[in-house]
Amino acid sequence: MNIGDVSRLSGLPAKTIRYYEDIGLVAPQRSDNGYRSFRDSDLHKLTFMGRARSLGFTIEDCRNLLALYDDRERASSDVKVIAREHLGRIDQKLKELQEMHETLTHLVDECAGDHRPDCPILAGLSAGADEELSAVAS
Amino acid sequence: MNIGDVSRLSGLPAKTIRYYEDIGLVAPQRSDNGYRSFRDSDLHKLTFMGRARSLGFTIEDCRNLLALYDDRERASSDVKVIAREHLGRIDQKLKELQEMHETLTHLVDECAGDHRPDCPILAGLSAGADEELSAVAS
DNA sequence: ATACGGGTTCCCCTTACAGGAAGGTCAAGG
DNA sequence: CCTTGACCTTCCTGTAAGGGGAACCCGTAT
Repeated sequence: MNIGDVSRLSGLPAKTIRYYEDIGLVAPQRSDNGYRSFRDSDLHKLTFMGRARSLGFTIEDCRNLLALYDDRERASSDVKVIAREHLGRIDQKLKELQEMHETLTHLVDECAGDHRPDCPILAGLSAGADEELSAVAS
Repeated sequence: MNIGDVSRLSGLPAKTIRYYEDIGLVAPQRSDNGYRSFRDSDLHKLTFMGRARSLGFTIEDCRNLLALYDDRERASSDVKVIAREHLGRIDQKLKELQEMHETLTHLVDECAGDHRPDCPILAGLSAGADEELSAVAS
């Protein structure tokens, strides 16, 4: 298979696939004309990468997962550790986003959004600066 | 105020403040010794930046918000538009993260996490590759 | 002969800073 | 007077994960 084929089958852009070769995640053969020649196992890895990346695993996570994937002797607990760590990061990010969402929703709801210049959003964003200054001055 | 003072008061690292000057978000004076000399209005802007960034606004969003902040004539609707666009992006990101969370939770729950090599997580991540290959072959 | 649809390498661009080197400044202490 | 240490300065490099595009081969169909 040429890069276009694996690109279509894996759903990854060709650029991404070349990049993954660059950083040593896949090592396709080369044809006589210099084209990359991918085997089924390469396609497997790339598809795996696509899924793991879409779940938000970093490249380094993926590298570790791929190594475990290749290792028929590894314990499933090794994989579970990586996955749970990642789940923890997702939880954290979710919490942050939910807070942002809440705060911003409040601000937006309070803003009239008309032609007048009064805007609780800007007021909310700038709140605190004066207090901090006077606290230092006192 | 020197950079260390505004850093402490705004909560932003000095590096970040210098960066914000680089890209034209603040324009502090200079003392005779070459040190940056910040006025209260600079501190206000930087504090504003800190809050807006912590809510996930991009630098470009912040640049626009700062311009609106400085413009006593702007309509609050201008601000509301930016905020609502950002809220939409947050919603989107939340949805994605929740999906990731769900999928990964399923996979982790199904994994025994013991010494045996069978791992539903890896199986789940690699699912699909074979089907796609055979679909092409047929 | 040429057009076109692959493929290749190479280099710069992105976001929003962080880290660190090399060196100037300022106030306090010996 | 010298040093020490905390600040400050600029400049350069690096990050994650590729994207965009130039300049150039390859193979086939017209």
